[in-house]
Amino acid sequence: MKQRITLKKIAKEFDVSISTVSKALKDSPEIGEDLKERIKGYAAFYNYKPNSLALQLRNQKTLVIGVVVPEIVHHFFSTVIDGIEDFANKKGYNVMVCLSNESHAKEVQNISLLTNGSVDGLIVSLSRETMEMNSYEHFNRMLADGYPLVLFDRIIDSLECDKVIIDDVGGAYKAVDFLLNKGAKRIALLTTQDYITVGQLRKEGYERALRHHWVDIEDKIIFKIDDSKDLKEQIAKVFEMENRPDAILAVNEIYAAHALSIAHEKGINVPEELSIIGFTSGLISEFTNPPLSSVVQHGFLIGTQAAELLINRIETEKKGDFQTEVISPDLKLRQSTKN
Amino acid sequence: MKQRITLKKIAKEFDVSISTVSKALKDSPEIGEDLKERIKGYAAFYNYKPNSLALQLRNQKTLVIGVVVPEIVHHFFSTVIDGIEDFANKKGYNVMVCLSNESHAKEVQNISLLTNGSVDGLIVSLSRETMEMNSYEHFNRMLADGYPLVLFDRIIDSLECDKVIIDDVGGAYKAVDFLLNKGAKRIALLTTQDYITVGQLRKEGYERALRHHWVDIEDKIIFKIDDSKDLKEQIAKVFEMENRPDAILAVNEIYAAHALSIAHEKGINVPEELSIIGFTSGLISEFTNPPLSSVVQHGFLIGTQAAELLINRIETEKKGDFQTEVISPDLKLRQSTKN
DNA sequence: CCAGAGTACTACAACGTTTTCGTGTTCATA
DNA sequence: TATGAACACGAAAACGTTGTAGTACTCTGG
Repeated sequence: MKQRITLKKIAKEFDVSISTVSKALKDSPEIGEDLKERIKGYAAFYNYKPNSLALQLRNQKTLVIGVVVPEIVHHFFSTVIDGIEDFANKKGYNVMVCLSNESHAKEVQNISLLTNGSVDGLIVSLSRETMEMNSYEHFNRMLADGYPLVLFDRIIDSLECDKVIIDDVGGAYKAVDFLLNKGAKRIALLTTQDYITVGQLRKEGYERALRHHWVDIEDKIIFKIDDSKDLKEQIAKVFEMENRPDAILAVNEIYAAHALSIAHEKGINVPEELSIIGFTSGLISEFTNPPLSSVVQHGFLIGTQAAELLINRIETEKKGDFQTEVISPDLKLRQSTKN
Repeated sequence: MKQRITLKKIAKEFDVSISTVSKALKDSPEIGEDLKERIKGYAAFYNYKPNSLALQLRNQKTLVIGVVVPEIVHHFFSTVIDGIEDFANKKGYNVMVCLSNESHAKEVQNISLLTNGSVDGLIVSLSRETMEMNSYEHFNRMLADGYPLVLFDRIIDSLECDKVIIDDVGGAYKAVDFLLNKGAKRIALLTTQDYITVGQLRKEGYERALRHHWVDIEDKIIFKIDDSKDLKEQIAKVFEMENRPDAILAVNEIYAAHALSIAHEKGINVPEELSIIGFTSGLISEFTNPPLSSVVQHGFLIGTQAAELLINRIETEKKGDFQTEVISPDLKLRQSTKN
């Protein structure tokens, strides 16, 4: 790296002190008009910019917020990041993105790295492994260090920090309620393994809606998909049972799309013989045939809310009195349901 | 922010000098064994971590690489970022992501912000507006400042820096060549406006393949889609012409998916009556019905290559002799073509 | 003619770290 | 009893910036 121009160099050039240059560039009245103009001209010519690191060190703030997410090649997470970036930028902050790749070790490392002074606060969605292991020491450490933290989507209740979550229970409830109202009798649920909270919550909403309609909850039509195994094979089981369900709620878009594609292969008509609703996180639902009705999650909003909560904490330095923002998902009806 | 623990505070605690503490923590032989142990214990207890900013300032390097992309909610770009992050992390670097949102002003601002000392180098894909305006002063400035730059995908040839591009010409050629070999007679092209280089290059490959097969190039079946207007309406024109094309090459997944969905609405059989190939950037192609054959772009690889080129520049401080890595896309055959 | 006020600048500390170059002991050796 | 290692630690500069607290001047008014 070619040495960038600094106050010191400008000072030497004009044979004045560093403070003089600093003040001249800030248009301080303490400095003579002509000297000021000459210094400014010189600085502009050499494209002088105050070194950000020096400022960060001096001001004890970086105007950077760290984001740690399980993955980025994922419509939901990238949408959230988009929202974070948008709000942060408007407030003069930059965003540093780190990926845990669903690994606990990587998450710990990322958080440790970011809380070494390079960010003012963190926005995190937990990795799968972390939730599986139930191991949150790294968060306690950063909180003890005084770093503000905002958790979103995949959160852990016991942590004392602001949170932004989707009303997953409500979203699933809405979907199931809708299906039942449209005449569905037997609704299968494609959900995740137990340790994924969002899966649990959506299951909760599913069950709540069933109870509300006095429909029995049947464990055998609740499928807990294991993401590490073959998805299609597991989902196909829904279609192989006697007394096949007439509707499916899938806790994500991929499961829903697979279900749709299997239905298609088996010549089952959607939505006439089978209704499908997924939780949307991407573009897939729009382009399947028929397009999938789904519960939309407002990722961008989640991002802006998380950023707002974090930046508030950073700027007010307020401790305690933590909030949990709940974003309500909406039902987007397309053609995989009888509307 | 609660004041974090620093060398100075530890020094005061043990009534020794700052240097002593620093050396003790680095296990220097200069320091007595027992003092070393006591200092280390104290530091560990208080979760001491060297302040990154101070180190960055002292060492004149940040171990951060800046990434500026037009958008992040986009499978291709997020995949590239994933690749960048992966490689960078292995080399001990962190990644700062900024979005231009296709705006020239935002791109200029981002680059100016990042080149104030907070990163060691930049990886950029140009915003649409920048390409439209042909305005690259901001890059000249950062290059003059000595910042290494790697451009990917949406590049500009005249800039003196490393580049990573997809062989778009080759990809389009492969696709068209394949279609022609499978018996297609009249292949429409759904491409972008002229100022998008990738659109131009893919068109070039399209035309080259046609010429190679002695097929006439017809301007009226080359559709330059305007992303700011209604896509479906524009794409529907392909189906409204007399002597409808029997194959379509779309320069991205969305155009292809729209074409497929319109074909479906019109009762046109894919692939029997119409073959479609898109350039893939996402998951859509997998879940359409039928799944779309497409030219896959290896975004992850592009990311790792870009990161590798950049980190090499950073660490060797070599100027000049710039490389352009060309990544060859592959044809992924699914069911929208006669295979 | 001198106090006081302005003018135009400089010195220095501070942010947190590393590293080079001391410096003052102690201890063994000639 | 000097000499000089060996040991254990400290002082200070450097990275680049800002802001406070000076410090020389000059000018003005009584």
